[in-house]
Amino acid sequence: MSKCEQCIVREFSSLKALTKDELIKLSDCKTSLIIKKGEVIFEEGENVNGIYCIKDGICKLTKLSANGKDHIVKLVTKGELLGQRSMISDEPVNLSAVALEDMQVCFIPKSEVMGYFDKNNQFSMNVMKTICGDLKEADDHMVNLAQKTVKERLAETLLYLNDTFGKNEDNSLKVQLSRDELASIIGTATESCIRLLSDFNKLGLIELTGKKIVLKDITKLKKLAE
Amino acid sequence: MSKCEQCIVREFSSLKALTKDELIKLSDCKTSLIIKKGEVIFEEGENVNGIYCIKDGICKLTKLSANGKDHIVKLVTKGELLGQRSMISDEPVNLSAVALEDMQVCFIPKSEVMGYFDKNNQFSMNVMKTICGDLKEADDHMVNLAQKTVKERLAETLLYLNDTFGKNEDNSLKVQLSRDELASIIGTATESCIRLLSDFNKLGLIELTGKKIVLKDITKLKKLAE
DNA sequence: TTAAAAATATGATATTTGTCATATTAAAGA
DNA sequence: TCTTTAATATGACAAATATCATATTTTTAA
Repeated sequence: MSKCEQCIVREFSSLKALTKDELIKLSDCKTSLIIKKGEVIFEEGENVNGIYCIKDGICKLTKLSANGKDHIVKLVTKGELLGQRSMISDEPVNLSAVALEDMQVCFIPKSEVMGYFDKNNQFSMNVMKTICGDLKEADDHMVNLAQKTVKERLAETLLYLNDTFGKNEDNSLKVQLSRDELASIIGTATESCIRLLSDFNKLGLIELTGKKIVLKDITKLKKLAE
Repeated sequence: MSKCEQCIVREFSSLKALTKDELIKLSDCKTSLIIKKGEVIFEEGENVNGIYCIKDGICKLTKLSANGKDHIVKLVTKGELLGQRSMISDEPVNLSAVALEDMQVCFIPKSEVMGYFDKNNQFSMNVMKTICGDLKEADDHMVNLAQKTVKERLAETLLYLNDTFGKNEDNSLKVQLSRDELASIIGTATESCIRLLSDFNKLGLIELTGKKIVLKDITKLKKLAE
C-alpha cells in the first residue's frame, strides 16, 4: 500500500497541514481505489462516511434536476478532496461523483478526518478556505447561468476547460466530454450545444475532429464570453 | 451600548458557541449600526475587516454581472452573519450587501473573530456548517437556474419568500421586493417577471395590490414550481 | 400641491433556445 | 467483420424569453 507521506498530491489539498505522525496514521487507515472511466464514486443521497482524495484523474460532480436531467455542477481533479461538505454537515452527499477518465483515489474514513479538526487548526483553516473558494465559485457560476446567453456560456466553458485542465500534444482539450456532458455544464439542450459548436467551428474559433476540440482563436473566444 | 450576552439573535448564529467571557469581550469591541432601507452595508470588491451580525431586518446580497445587471444571489435576515467567507479567505467580499428594509447590525472586527477560530472549536464547526449549508444551497440554486423555466423559477421564488420570511397581517409577503429585484433573483428581464406575475394573478394563483403580493393558491404554485 | 421621475404594466416584435424528426458517423458487441 | 446501438449533426418548427415602445400608475421631491 502506498504511503501518504510520499504522496505528492497531498501537497495540493488541505491535507498538507498534517504532521508526519498524522500522515503515518493516515496511511494505515486509508483505502486505495482504482475507478474506471464512467464508474460512480458516490451517488446523490448516499451516506459517504469519509472523504476521497483524488490522486489521479478527473471526475464530474452532478446533480439531478427536477426534469430528470443531470446538471454538472463542477469538475474535480487530482489534488482535490471529495465529500468534505457532506462530512462536515453530517448529511448525505448532495452531488454524485462520476469518473470522466480512469482514476486513482484514496478513501479516508470520517473518524480519522474529524480528529484533525480538533487537533490541527491549520487543517481546519485549509478545509474552510477550500469550501469558501467553492462557495465563491458557485456564486460566480450562478450569476453566469442567470445572466449570460448559451453562446457566452459555451465560450466561457471552453476557455475554462483549457485553462484548468490543459491540452494534449495535438492541442486538443485534455478533458474529453461528450456533447451531452458539455451541454449539462452550460445548462442547455444537447442539440443547442452541438449547433453552437458547429457555428464556432465555421467561424474558425475552434476545430472539431471527432470528440476532440481544439481552441483556435482564444482572443475571439474571450470576447464572445464577454 | 447593548450587550451581546443578552442579545437573543446570537442564539441563531455560529456565535451561540461563545462562552460568557468571550461574549463580554465581544460586547466591548463590536460596533452597533443602524442601516436604512436602500443603504449599502458593503460593496463587491471592498475589504471588510470583520463580520456583520444581523440583529434585525433583511438585506440582499448581489453580484454585478458582465452585462451590467445586478443579480441577487441570496437574501439574508436576522440571526445570520455577513462577510464570513471573505474573512476566512482573506479576500475582498465577492458580493454587495444592500438593506431591503431598515436594519440593526453589529460589526465585529476580524481580529476578534479570528481568535475564536483558534480557541473555540465549536465556533469553528458552526461557521463551517453554515458555509457548507450556503454551498449546498448555491448548488441547488445553480441547477434550478440551469434547468428550470422562468415560470417555474418565479413560482419557486414566491414560495421561498413565503416560507422563509413569512407574511404580514393582510397575508401579503413580508419581504417587499420591486419587480426589478424579483426579476434579478430569478434571472430574467423585468418585463418578463411583470408579465408572469400578471398571468399568475389572472390564474388566481396570487393577488397583486400595488407592490403587495398575496399567495392565494399555494398548492397550484407548488405544482408549477415542479 | 404639483411637476418630474421612477416603477409597473402591456402590446408588438425579434431573438434565443428547445423540441422533434431524421440523417450521418462513430463505437461497441456478437 | 458485420450488426446494432449510441453519439453527433442538421433542418424545420415551436415555444420561451428579451427587447423596444408606450401607456399608466405610483413615488418622490421641489
